[in-house]
Amino acid sequence: MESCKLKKVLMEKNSSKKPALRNRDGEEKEMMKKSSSDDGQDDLMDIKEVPLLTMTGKPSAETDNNNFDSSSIQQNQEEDQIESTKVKVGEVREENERLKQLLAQMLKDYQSLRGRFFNTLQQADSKKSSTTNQEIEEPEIICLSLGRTSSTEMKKEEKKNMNGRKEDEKSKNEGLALGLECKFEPAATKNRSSESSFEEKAMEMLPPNKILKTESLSGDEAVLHQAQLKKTRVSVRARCDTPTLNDGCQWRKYGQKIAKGNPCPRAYYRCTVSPTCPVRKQVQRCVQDMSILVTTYEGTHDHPLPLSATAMASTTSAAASMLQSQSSTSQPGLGTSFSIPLATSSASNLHYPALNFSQNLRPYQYYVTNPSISTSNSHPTITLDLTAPANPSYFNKLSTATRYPPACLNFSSSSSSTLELNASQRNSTFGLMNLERQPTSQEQLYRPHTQMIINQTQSQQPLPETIAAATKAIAWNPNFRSALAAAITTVVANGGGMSAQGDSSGLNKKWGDSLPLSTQNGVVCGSSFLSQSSLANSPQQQQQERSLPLFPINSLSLAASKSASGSVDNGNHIK
DNA sequence: CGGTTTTGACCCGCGC
DNA sequence: GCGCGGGTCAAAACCG
Repeated sequence: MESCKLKKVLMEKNSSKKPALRNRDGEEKEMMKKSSSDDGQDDLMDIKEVPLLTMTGKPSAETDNNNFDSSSIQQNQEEDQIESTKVKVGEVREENERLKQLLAQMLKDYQSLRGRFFNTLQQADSKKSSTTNQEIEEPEIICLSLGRTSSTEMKKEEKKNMNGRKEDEKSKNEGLALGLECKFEPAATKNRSSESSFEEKAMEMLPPNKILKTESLSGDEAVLHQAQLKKTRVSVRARCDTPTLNDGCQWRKYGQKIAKGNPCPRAYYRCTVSPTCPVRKQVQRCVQDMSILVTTYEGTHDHPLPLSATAMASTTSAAASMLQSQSSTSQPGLGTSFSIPLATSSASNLHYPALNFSQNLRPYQYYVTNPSISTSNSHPTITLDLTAPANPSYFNKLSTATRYPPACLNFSSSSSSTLELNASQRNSTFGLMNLERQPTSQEQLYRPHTQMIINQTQSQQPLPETIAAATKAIAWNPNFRSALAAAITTVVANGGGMSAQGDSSGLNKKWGDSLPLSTQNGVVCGSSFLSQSSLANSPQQQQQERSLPLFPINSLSLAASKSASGSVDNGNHIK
């Protein structure tokens, strides 16, 4: 904080000029340590004491030992210092006011977005309750839901099932009482693994009391839902030189396999933020282009996500929600697929820009390019492609790369119904989720907390036509809009959450300990608002990126080092 | 020494 | 029933 710096300057002045005040300076430093994690207001309060000390703490002995002239000169100098200090304090005060205004604006925006989102949920709820048909065909309904009945219930389930991880995960599956309103296919009734849908993430971070409850579902329905949810996957294609994408989460590799049709090994990771987290991810190089890394997420985190991880979570959540909503309109048993070109990206050599929080705080953009969705197999998968611009030539490439026919935008079952976008929509940027607005200088400083932080390119600016096209496209697809609202809500909650916990030490706690997240009104918030404190304490954690950054300015650039956040094989297998 | 990675073995679903 | 392939397990190796 700037105020902290100012405080240091003031204290240095005091300590050098007035030895008698050193003890008090020590107290001030202690106070500064304590308040380092507090918000700027507290800092400002501390600063207010500084000039008082300067004025009142002047030792009289100094003037007694000097003649009148030197004493008056020194007095003038000190008065000048006092004046300058007052000016600085005034500036800090003004800055504080600006921050307060910014805070208020962010709160207002957050409340507004949250209100909209919950209205959407309530509408979905009312529509669902108004129909006894299990197959909800209303595409407006975005059925985001929790994967657990509650955290306490989950813990009870876990306690009841301590006989190994399998048992544990099974119990959690059984605890799934909330599901997405979609029916993928009859095969979904299989009681298989424990993964639930990734699109539940958005709801994870919502206030529990606001969560749309689906208790009306019968037990069979719940089982059916969870069986469906666990199969939903979100695949992210991005050019990445590093073994894995740094998505802000902690992953542990548990397996590697050579998949058929791809000489590159597929690495299997599981989330280690929480020991019981069922989330898996698969990482594999694209066979056509080794520079492209395909990361597939599956499951729902059963723990609060660090701010840095919510970006990816929100991205995949929104995308998966779109998949879910589209799947809900399709007939069970019929494979569905559609592909949507999203934001135009000129990125040529991305290093997973989606999570590259640039240090210079450029406008953060949320680009999701060229997603394709396929539910033709047992794992409904949406692919978010961050590797190429949404142009016709790209579609040809994607078509061969994904084996899904993305060349036409259709929400089609494999047998019949087809809904296509027109050419202009197809070639336009569809899902640009650009939360950018022209920032003030202060907003630039704190933008990571206020905006979705997916940056496609380091310097890319959204084209006006891109924004317009995205707006049109979002308007066209209310499902995606709703899903996006969830993502935005999440991000705003994270960024706008007024929690000033700022306990960076929590970052370094092992999983199972409390994460550096705070909850306010049930909303999981990224803590340390306005905090830029360093994050990792131990060198090992720094090196392995175990610390989950509260404030991702210096923490989310892609690490080329072998890290717990995901190294595949360091080139031994990945060429 | 504790946590992570590696890697062969194993399990399970699916198609034939 | 059998084989294939995807996914997971778990012991050993590795690393800080």
